[in-house]
Amino acid sequence: MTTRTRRRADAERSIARIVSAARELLGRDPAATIDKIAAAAGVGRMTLYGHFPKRADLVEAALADTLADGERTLSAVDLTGDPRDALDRLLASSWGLMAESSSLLAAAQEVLSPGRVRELHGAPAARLEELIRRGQSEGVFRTDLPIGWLVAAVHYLLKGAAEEERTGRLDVDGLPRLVTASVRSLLTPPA
Amino acid sequence: MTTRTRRRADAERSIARIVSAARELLGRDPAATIDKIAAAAGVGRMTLYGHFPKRADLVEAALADTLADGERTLSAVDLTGDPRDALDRLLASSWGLMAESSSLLAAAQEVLSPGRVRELHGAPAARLEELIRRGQSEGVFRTDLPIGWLVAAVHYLLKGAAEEERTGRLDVDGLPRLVTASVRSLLTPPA
DNA sequence: GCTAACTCGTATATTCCCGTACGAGCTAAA
DNA sequence: TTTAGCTCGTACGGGAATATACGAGTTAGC
Repeated sequence: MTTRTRRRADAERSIARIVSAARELLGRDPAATIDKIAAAAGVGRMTLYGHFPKRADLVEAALADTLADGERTLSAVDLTGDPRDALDRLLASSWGLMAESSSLLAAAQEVLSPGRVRELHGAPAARLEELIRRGQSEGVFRTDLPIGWLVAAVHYLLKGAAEEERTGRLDVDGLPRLVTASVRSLLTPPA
Repeated sequence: MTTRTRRRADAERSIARIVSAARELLGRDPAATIDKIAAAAGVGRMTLYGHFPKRADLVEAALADTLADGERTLSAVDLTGDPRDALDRLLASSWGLMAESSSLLAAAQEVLSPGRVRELHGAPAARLEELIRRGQSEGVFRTDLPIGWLVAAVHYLLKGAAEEERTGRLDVDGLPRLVTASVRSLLTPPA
């Protein structure tokens, strides 16, 4: 029941290219126009409208596609063993995703209902929170700050680093290393 | 030579009210319209255009005014003594400013040249960097990460916390305390 | 009280974008 | 080869926002 009426192969290809272009452009500029996205996808504007009647439909599709990719990537990360090492691995894998999804998320928040965004975006945060919880119970992560704040703080550090890279403000070689080192400090119990 | 032709008192008052309203609205929504700003300031739209011909002029004036206020506040902070305590004081004072300027900064970045934004925004970052440097030389702050990254990381943590408060996502009592604790961890030399 | 400065409404031009309508031409799939 | 699905151009309408033009009324400051 996935396709009501069967879809032709060329339509599938068009949709894939449109979504890909939308991810790319919306990832850089939340206000990217339908025009530009269609042009970047190499299809006419009307073709795009044929598949995504409203702008919100396209934004949602792009976000869902990105997050599905993210889920696939993150679910492959080995979260067993020392929570600190597991966190490093998780952050390393999150790195590439964050660079794209931060701006895309902003686009989504302008167009989609808050509930819908939360629903789509909840999984990654939950995974991180779960890991932090385990680290806390094993005594290697701090417990003196609320878990919600810790998750948010990690998120903002990651997002900030992604922004630094995107704008090229920081001429730094190993930005991922800085993030992992910083997050580790952030989560380590204070002396 | 500040005023080419002398300005009347009522004009000064109008300008002050407009800038104040612009700071308020742009601080909440980077896309606030001229209309709404004029309405919030209690002046006609045409009066506003009389003083700020282009939208960019108004945004720049609002940003400059906010940062001037910030400079005044931050320059009053006692940065002597233990760098860690000085940092706490600096963050506490930065807290209120950041909540406003984060969204306003976003508005500015859409309208003003990157160089202009940087120029207006450089002072607070420099003050923080100076303090971190002193802490490093006294051995209480870490030196294993580049100073530029540390400054940026503090900035993003602060900004993130401000955003959490604005959206009310985190039902947390003492957000400032969380920020200072987190930043302290971030800057403490790792064991 | 005179004058320049200021306020501010209405109207209008412009620009940009979304979304719809119509229709001609192409192509995959049976 | 037929046909349903797909592509895509052009054109149009609507909305929102910026910015300009004109002009009448009001007020501060000398």
